[in-house]
Amino acid sequence: MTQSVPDIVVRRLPVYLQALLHIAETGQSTISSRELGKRLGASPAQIRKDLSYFGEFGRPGLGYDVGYLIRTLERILQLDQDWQVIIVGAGALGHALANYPGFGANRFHIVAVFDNDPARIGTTIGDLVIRSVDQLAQVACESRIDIAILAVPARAAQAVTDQVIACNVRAILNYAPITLTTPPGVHVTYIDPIARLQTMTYYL
Amino acid sequence: MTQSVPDIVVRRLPVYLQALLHIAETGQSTISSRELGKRLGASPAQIRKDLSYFGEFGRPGLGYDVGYLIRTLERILQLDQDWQVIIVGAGALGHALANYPGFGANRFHIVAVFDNDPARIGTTIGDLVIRSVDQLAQVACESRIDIAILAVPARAAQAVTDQVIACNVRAILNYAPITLTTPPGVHVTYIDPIARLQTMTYYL
DNA sequence: GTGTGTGAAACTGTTCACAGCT
DNA sequence: AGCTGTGAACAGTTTCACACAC
Repeated sequence: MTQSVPDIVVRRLPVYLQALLHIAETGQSTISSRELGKRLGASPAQIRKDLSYFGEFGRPGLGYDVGYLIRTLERILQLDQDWQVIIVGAGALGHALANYPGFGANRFHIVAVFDNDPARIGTTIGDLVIRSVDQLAQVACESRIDIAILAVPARAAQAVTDQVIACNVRAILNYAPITLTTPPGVHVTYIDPIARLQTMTYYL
Repeated sequence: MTQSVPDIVVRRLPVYLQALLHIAETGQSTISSRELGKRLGASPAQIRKDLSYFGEFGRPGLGYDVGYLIRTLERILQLDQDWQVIIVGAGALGHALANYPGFGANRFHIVAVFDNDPARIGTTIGDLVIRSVDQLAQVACESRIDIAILAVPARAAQAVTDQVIACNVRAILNYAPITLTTPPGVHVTYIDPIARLQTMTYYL
């Protein structure tokens, strides 16, 4: 049953979940691996195999119950609990992220935003007051922060990383175009549109 | 030599390039696969193998010439030419993208921004006037557009995709949290921070 | 009939280890 | 000595194909 799930499988589960939520909105209550795969551009076998790492959730002859599979995926991914998130960097990207309703809709709560620009410190984004990065250690260490989102320039990213790790943050979503050095046990995910475009140009 | 390069190798090349540009700034003129790998958290063998798909660029006993490798990677990825990019969706994310200097710094030129909100149409972002999506077909089909960046809500993403594909756009960077259906030959890359966070929570 | 779950097979990607070059 | 380039070995991932369940 559950034994060393490949990371690539875990990365696909949120995509399955997203599609299932759309399907649930249409009122469809059951879906086969073939139908879900067609929608996602994946093979039916891959979907069945991926899910089989976690248990048996389907009904032969019928497929998967959409609602049950949604709840199951949410439980597997630990999305049935709240997560505390901070954003470091309140430029255009930091603002867009802080205003993005998708986080709150998925139980990711932005609890603080930091910047080092005196002109921005003290201003607000919605309910949030932008704080000085000098306060990062105090604020973040005192409350349990699960995830840090880095929306700072590349030159500042490693220093911020070291600070949030010192505050026991073990997951970082990094928008700065630089590879971070982190100790084992810290999960870093990179989002870099330039790198993505540079991959696509290879094929054009 | 060059024969069916794995996609995953192509995805790593921009990361190598990014690191090499930082290294070049420090004045270092030569780097070994071991040193580059350490910086990126990759094995030396992987870097040598990846590069070997495209030719022989290193000097045994010395390593790689930083400047030469930069120019080589830029040529491989076709980054030695300009690319025309449009942004569809001028909300907070669309604004942040349109203002991001990283595109222009890498020869990706934002040539038009579209939205369907009358309150936004006609307003400007820097030099760019936000146009109606109704004009997308005219504007985009008349000039050669290489890449479309989608910063629209999920419910609008497929319709926009169909439109830009009709205008011969063959590369799409999609920020909407939905899997797009596209004909063969169209390259779609997804950026979805929620999906990334949902993967990290699995491990926390 | 349809459709899941899964071992086996096929395929893809990574690491090893060493010949050969500087 | 140090380091690349690469076939071979190894590890990981996907697909196949079929027993079994509805």
